[in-house]
Amino acid sequence: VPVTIKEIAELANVSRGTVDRALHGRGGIRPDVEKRICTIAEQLGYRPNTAARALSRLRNKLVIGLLLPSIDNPFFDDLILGAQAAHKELADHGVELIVEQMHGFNIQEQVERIDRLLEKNINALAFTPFDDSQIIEKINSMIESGINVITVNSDINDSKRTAHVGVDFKKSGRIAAGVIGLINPRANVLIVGGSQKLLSHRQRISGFYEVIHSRFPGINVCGNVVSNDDHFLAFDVTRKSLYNRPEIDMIYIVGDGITGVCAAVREFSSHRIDVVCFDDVPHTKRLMSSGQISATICQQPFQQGYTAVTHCYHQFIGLADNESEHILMDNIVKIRESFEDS
Amino acid sequence: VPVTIKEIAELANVSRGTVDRALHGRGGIRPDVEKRICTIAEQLGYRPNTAARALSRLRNKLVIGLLLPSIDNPFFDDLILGAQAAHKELADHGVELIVEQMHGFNIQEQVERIDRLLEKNINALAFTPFDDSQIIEKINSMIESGINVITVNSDINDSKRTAHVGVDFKKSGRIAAGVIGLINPRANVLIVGGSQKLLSHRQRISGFYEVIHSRFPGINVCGNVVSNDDHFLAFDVTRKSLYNRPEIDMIYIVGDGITGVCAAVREFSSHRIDVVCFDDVPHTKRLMSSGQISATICQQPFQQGYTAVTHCYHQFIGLADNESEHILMDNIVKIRESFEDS
DNA sequence: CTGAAAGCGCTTACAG
DNA sequence: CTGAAAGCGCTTACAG
Repeated sequence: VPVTIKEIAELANVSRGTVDRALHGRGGIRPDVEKRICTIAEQLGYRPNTAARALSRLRNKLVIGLLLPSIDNPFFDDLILGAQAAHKELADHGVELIVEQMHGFNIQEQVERIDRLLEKNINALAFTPFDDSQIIEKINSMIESGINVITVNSDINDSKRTAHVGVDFKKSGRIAAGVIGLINPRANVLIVGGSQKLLSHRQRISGFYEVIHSRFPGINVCGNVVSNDDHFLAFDVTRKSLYNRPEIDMIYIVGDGITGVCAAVREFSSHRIDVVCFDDVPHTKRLMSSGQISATICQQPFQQGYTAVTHCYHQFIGLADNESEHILMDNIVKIRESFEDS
Repeated sequence: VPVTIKEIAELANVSRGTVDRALHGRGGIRPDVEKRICTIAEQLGYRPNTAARALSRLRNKLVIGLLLPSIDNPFFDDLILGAQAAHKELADHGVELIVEQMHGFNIQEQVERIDRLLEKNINALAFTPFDDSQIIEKINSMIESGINVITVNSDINDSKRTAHVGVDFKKSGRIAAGVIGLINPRANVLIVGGSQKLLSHRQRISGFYEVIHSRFPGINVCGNVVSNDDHFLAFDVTRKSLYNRPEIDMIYIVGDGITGVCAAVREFSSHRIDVVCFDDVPHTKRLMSSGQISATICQQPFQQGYTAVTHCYHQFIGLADNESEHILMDNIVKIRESFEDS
């Protein structure tokens, strides 16, 4: 039988209000009383009832801000859907969600967007931080003023953000290498990188090399170019590579530019070339179902959005299961048949 | 702003109790009043607050029985863990979970186990039904007496069970074929079937053939044997097949017996043989990390257990999102690197 | 620094 | 057939 605040209050000879104050460190309470109450609660293994708390919290809501560089980036569509799904489930529990979208990577703009969310009185921020000291400072000052901050999809070092929801990008790269090795352990691989500046892209490449070196000595990397996540540039560099190195029979695409790569393969290659890439935005799905992409490694964006919101809520109601601050989704390998109904 | 029972009561000029009775068809209410209330609720888009309902329900619990043929079958371990995780989250909402385990496939025993759960006053049953008319009758009689029944992992036709949580096994087979075709589009495949009696195993094979026929004309099925889900029998039939058909370079394992197949491959084959199978019980994981299995198609048992419990709860509180009665998990392709931390 | 009380929205005996 | 009231467990103004 679960313990309630009422029982603790009786045992400690205080009122329920006082127990609440002690348990949540709301202050304005004699230290010895606080200690006594906490001890009793601990001994009894007190776990606050989430339903009751939610109901009570209906009067002052938890407002979560979600800030994403999602404009013109369909990857985030599913992430937003996931966040909205979580919000829908938690609306009954007094949770509000404000989604703020921006375009691309501009530090100054990101700071401004955060300020805009702060004006709307958010109690928690989930966002995809750009790797810059200004952002770190911003995070820390929010934490100081009692606003919870978690990072989504990308993390940032040395800040006081309380948790990160994302994926292990190095593992993504390792799995990509495993898939490539399975398809052809003697592949001649062209690597089409995205942006050198993105940690996630660098990790996908280092994870790839780890596995290639340790497990697939027959694989030969015969080109390493960069698309800057641009489809036309990707087309161009792929075309040139295919011309210069006709032995290429496998392309590993690390970032965006997938349609460009596939177009170049269609037009300039005479033999079968396997393509392995990341994520499954609509464009990618189409290229999978036409057989132009052999496999894609997905990072469960829907789950990321869903988890970001629910985790903020769990932290808010003090229910975060002491899980590590790194909450990582699995990397999911998908092939053509994964997208087909049977 | 969400509508509450109180507002509906005021608009309908009745008490909150009456609104509750009308909305949940508890009877003992004048039909015209009931209709009036329901109309108002609909117009206002009333959605009951789950937190309040959960809190109130704390006094009379929802007891869910989970019955599985899980003894000596490690596949169900994760499913049970998932169910328990859901139960833990919902304990605060007045949900109780009773797990009843049995060994293998005996219809009479399954009926008895159900009766045992009924004696414990379950309000809902989630179970893996055996395909038999006795079971269908049992299900229907439970539904008649107001006990919700859903099927987990296997479904059963023509019964009144309200939902099925599982996976699309035909799609599993299609994906397996896709993986095999990716590894080697000219493979000489030995199919090691599990049990002919299990619909799931038959579907995995028919899905496989669909894709092989339509997409991989170069693949040659050169053997089709059955393990009866027994490791020793699997060892034996594999050994014989490898002896008779030395060209075999790919094995598709549909059911259990995986360790037997791999042992036979280790001992009796001189060349590389790729193995593709289903699920990731500990034995399978070990064979993956030693490279003896190339890929496995997983059906997310943890999610199945988790979803079974939460779905019973959602149905109980009338929140089941009108989702189809078929709640299917994705088939997840896993390779060696999927199981390694980076 | 602490207590008594109201309130979150829903459900359920208990009267009538 | 219907209403008034108590209760689920937690939080929070309001007094003192």
